[in-house]
Amino acid sequence: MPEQIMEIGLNAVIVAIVDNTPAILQTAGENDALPYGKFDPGTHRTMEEGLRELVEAQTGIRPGYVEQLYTFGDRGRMPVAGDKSPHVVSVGYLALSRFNTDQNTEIKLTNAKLRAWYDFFPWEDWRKGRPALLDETIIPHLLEWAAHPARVNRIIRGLDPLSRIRISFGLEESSWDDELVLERYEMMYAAGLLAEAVVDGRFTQENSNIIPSIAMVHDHRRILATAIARLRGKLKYRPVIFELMPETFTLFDLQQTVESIFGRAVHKQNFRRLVENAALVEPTGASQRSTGGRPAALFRFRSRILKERPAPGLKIGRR
Amino acid sequence: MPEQIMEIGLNAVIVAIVDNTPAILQTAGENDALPYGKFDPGTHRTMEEGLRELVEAQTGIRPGYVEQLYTFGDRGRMPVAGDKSPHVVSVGYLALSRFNTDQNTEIKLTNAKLRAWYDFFPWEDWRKGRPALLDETIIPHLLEWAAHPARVNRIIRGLDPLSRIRISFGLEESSWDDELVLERYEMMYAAGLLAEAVVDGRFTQENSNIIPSIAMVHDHRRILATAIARLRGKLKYRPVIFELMPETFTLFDLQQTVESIFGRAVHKQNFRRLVENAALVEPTGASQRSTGGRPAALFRFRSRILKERPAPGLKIGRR
DNA sequence: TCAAAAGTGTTATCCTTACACCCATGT
DNA sequence: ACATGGGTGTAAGGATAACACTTTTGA
Repeated sequence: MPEQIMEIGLNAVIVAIVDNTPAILQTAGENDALPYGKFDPGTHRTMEEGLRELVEAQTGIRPGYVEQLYTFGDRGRMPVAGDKSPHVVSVGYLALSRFNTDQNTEIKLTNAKLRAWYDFFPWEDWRKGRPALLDETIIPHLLEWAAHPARVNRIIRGLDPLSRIRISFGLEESSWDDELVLERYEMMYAAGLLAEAVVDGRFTQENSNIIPSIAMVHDHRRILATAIARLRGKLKYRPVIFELMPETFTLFDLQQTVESIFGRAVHKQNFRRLVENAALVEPTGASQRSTGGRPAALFRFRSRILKERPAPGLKIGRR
Repeated sequence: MPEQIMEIGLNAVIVAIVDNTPAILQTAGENDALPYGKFDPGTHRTMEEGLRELVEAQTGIRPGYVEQLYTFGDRGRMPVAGDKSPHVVSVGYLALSRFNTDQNTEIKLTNAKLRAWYDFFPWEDWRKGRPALLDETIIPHLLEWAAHPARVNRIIRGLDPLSRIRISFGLEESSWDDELVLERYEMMYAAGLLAEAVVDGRFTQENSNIIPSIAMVHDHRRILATAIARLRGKLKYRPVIFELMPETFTLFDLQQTVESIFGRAVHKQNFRRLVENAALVEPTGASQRSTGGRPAALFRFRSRILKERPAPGLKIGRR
């Protein structure tokens, strides 16, 4: 049997903060897709280099921080056309871009568009309280699905579906863990609550209960879920948040950016203290006359912290 | 220009505890290498499936826990023969294997050998105190290297070499961070303290100062460093330690396994308490008449914890 | 009897969490 | 005046870290 042709793809989740909500850059066009390109070791010395170039070519954006996420290689992740199509193993990357500059820089989006990431994951945004979607549709459907063992056939290793649902959606003791984005996505996919499950042929229009949210091509929404989870985790021990901030900012700006990523409110007074005595920021001396309120002191990232401590993160508490 | 042929490789870091020290499985033979195989999407539905089969075929071991680490794709990571050799992008995996069974099962190592992981990283084992190697050779050589800016040419993004050394080797305020295994490896590689740097042609025998330790082929030791770092990090929020333990064990056994992975001693009394009131284990009722000492109660992993909490880890303290 | 490991109890300290309250500005 | 966000103080609670001490076995 002849071997299949292999191809290494690169996928980029490029995050920027727009209007106090995280957004991703997408290639312009009909369907929602992540910027994608082939990795050619002839042109690029490293995959990260290839990724950076691809992002700039496709979106006009030069990302600052770039990090490899995961490599997606399952057969059938791109179920197209004839069998002769090459098998694509895709390496997902997370890239952070400073977008919310004060300088009113018109972003030249060569060939890209922006989309708020909670359009794809409305159940992940708890900033205005627990999303009604959860109790109205998602959780009932999940429980109904888990109650029919016949449908639950794909889960081999690990926990039973009901326990998974309980853990990932925080059913008891109200413990919603903001890092379990991927687990929640996968449960919903398995239960046929996402349009991708219909496209993939795992469900039909009839026996699925699609939750309103934007789907993406192939497994791109899965890659996005991985990116959100990784970013939420990373912020707790690395100061990558500043890759998304302008040069100077108020503590409230910073708080709102953090809240937008975690998708939940944090305690104002304690947040300020935690940030300040973590020595992550320093005052610039200037202050900003804000919209309705006392002027706020402006701060900048104290980048020297990187030379001082190995894991300076944002210890954010609840509420 | 014709495109290069691509190939997806799978590399496995298979960890088992042997004689209270973590060891990895290697393919038998002259040089030290990780089990390696090609990923063929025709045969295997997922990469993890391919990895599991490859591990079993090459070592006779069926790993329990398997996790993807990182994908290594830099050009020149396998600098061999003519230019027509295919470019290999390699996906590294971490696999944990229950090896230290009481049942005296003779492990049939089909085609593999075992090697303690601190043979490759002697400076990472602090169980008997701070390794003399560090102050005698490693740190002096690193500082000497960093003092010559002419040699320091490859680091583009990020911190200056001296700060990197200070952070990753915990020079001031005695803060050795046990998770920075990869950072330390990379600093030593960059400074020409590892045999790999000579093989790769970055240094000659003369201007290098090789630190005694076992080298591996290609970038395999780098993959191993990634695995150690990941495992040390993971243990803090996931109970994967039990994938390395026999069915029942004493708390001291558990402590020694934890210590062997972190490469440092932990505080005995507090460790017991932390483990017990994290509800990670339950007594079996039986006890073990130990070697010279009071018999210890035997425990087993309370696997129900997985159904109860999202991130049950080992909160181990210092010392 | 002594060494070695098991196991318990207690306290000081730090960090998180929560609550209360005052300050400065625009409308 | 009052709404809005900026900013400070402090006390309760919980978790960690450190220390002291008793118990049970084998040699």
